[in-house]
Amino acid sequence: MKKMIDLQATLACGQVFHWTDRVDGSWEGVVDDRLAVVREGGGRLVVVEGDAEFLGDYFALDDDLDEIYGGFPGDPTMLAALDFCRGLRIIRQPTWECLATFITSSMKQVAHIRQMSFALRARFGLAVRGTEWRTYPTAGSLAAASEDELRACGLGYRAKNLRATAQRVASGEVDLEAWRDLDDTALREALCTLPGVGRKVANCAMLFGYGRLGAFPVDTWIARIMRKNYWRGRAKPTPLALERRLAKRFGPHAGYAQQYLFHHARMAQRRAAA
DNA sequence: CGCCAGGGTCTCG
DNA sequence: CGAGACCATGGC
Repeated sequence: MKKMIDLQATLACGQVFHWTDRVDGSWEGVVDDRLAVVREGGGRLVVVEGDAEFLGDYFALDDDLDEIYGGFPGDPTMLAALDFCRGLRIIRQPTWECLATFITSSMKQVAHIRQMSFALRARFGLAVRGTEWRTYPTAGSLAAASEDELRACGLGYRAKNLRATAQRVASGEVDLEAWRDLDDTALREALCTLPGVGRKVANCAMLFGYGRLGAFPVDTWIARIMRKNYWRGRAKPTPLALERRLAKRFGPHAGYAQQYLFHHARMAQRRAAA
C-alpha cells in the first residue's frame, strides 16, 4: 500500500496542467525534455514509457501517504476530501515550469491555464524527439519574447509579469535552484519579489515546485471552504489571515490537505452542475 | 448578458 | 493592515 497512487486525481487536480489521458486509460506527458507514459496497475504506478526511477521521484512515490493522512484534521469536510482523493500525490515539478505556469494562473480557470500552457509550449518550446510534444519554454526563450507574442498565447495582462520574471531568471539575477537552500519563510519572501508572484503563487511554487509540503496556497476555492468550515466568527477573514491561522493547524503537510480540499470541492461542483 | 476564474499591484484611508 | 479599482480573457 505504501506506493499507492491515484493517477486521475494526481494529474487532473490542478497542480500540473499538461498531462493528457488516452483512450486506453494511460496518461501521457513530458517532464523536462522526456516523454512519459504512465498508467495505474493495482493502485500503483506503471511506467509504460520513460525512466522508472526518474518518474518515481517526479510522482513522489516515497511520500508516506499513511503518515501524511495521519496528520490531517479529523473533521467531516477533511475526511470527505480524503475519501475522495485518496492516492493523490503532490508531484515534484520542474521549478521554473511550475513557477511560470502559476504566474499565468491568476484569475483563470484550470482549463484555461492548461490552454495557455500548451500555447506557450507550441510557440516557444523545443520539439521532443519522436513525439508531438514540446518542452515547456525556458526562462531564456520567454525573456526573449515580446509582450505581444506572449499575449498571443492568451496571457492577457499576465504577459508582462511572465516576461519580467523570465528576464530576471534568464539574466542570472535570480537563481531558482540556489533558493532551495532557503528556509520556507525566506523562500516565500524571495519568490514574492518576482513580478506576478504574490503570496498565493509563491505558495504554489513552494508546494509543487520546491517540495515544501507545508506551504498552504489560499485561492478563491480554499478561502470559501475555510470560511465555511474552519472559521468561527462574523468578520470575513482575508486570505492572509486564513493562511496564517490555518496552515499551522493543518500541520507540516498542510499543502497536501489543501490540495485534497481543493480537488474535492471542484469536482463536487462539477458533478452538481452536470 | 453577467458572473466568476488556483491573484497581483497600486492607491488610499 | 485592510479595502477597492484595475488588469485581459474565456467558460458557463
